[in-house]
Amino acid sequence: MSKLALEHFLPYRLNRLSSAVSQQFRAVYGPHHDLTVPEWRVLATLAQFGTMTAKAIGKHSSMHKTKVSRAVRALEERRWLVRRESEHDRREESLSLTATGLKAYSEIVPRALAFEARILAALGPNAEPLLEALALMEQHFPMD
Amino acid sequence: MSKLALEHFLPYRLNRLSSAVSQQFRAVYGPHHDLTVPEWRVLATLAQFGTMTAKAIGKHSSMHKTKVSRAVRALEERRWLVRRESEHDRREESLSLTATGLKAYSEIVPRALAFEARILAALGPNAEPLLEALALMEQHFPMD
DNA sequence: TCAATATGGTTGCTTCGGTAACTGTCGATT
DNA sequence: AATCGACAGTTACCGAAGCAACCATATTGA
Repeated sequence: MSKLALEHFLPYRLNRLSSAVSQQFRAVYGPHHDLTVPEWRVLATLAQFGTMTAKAIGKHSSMHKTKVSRAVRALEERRWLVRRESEHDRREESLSLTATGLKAYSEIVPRALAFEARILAALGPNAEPLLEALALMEQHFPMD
Repeated sequence: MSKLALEHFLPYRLNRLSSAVSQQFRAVYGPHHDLTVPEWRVLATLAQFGTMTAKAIGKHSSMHKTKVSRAVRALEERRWLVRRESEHDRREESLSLTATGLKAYSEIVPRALAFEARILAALGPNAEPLLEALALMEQHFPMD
């Protein structure tokens, strides 16, 4: 009978690693701003591209529209984000960060990059192939 | 001001990949047995080690004790698992798979291994370094 | 011996996330 | 112009997961 060792099984290992990294990453912005992951993604996406719609945010950050909707509301209540009704199409809204939101973002980013750099440094020469493998798998798994 | 591209950010990419793989993996056992991930982990762990306690399962499969507790109950209701009170210590219970449970396991394993092999094959020469990097990161992130 | 503390496991509470249903608006076909 | 299907975004509902409190049993030490 075939045998399978869970601790060496790829899906399990990926899941484990991803949770651990996410959890550690929360410590990067958590203590200062207490964001959820979806809120962080919306913040990062808006900072990256400027004004855009909720739909576009969801597409870029791989989030379900309800997740986006809730994160947008949370950021709005925090006054980090404003909604503006789109002129061409009144179904969608143009979202953008406030000065406060941008400020918070600018405080988080260096810490986030440092966190990432710390991980990559720990991988040493394996970093490059890991990124390569990630890209391959991303392309191999249709994620939308 | 420093910039960060979400789609290249390591925690985001890991999370995305892990979800995609997990979701695809559900298709491996889903249609036939409709297990949840915690149930699958309990099944795999018990098949791997034979009789053991809930606590030991949780430790080996990195699951919170409530997750284990609920998965155990689900498998028990499915008659894939039986509880037996431990003799030495009546707080803990000895868990083991039934013949039905083992049979289901033996049907799933080859499909699971094939699934994993398919992924690794897609990575080609990057597979080995990926596994290496995974091991490094696992060791770098204390996960308990 | 029995009180205090620790431990295995379960459960109530709350939060989060996805599905599906809904609202309001747009565009196309008529 | 009126209707019908598509579409952006929200929300009610349900299942899943973690925290904390809890129960029963075990262990330690006075």
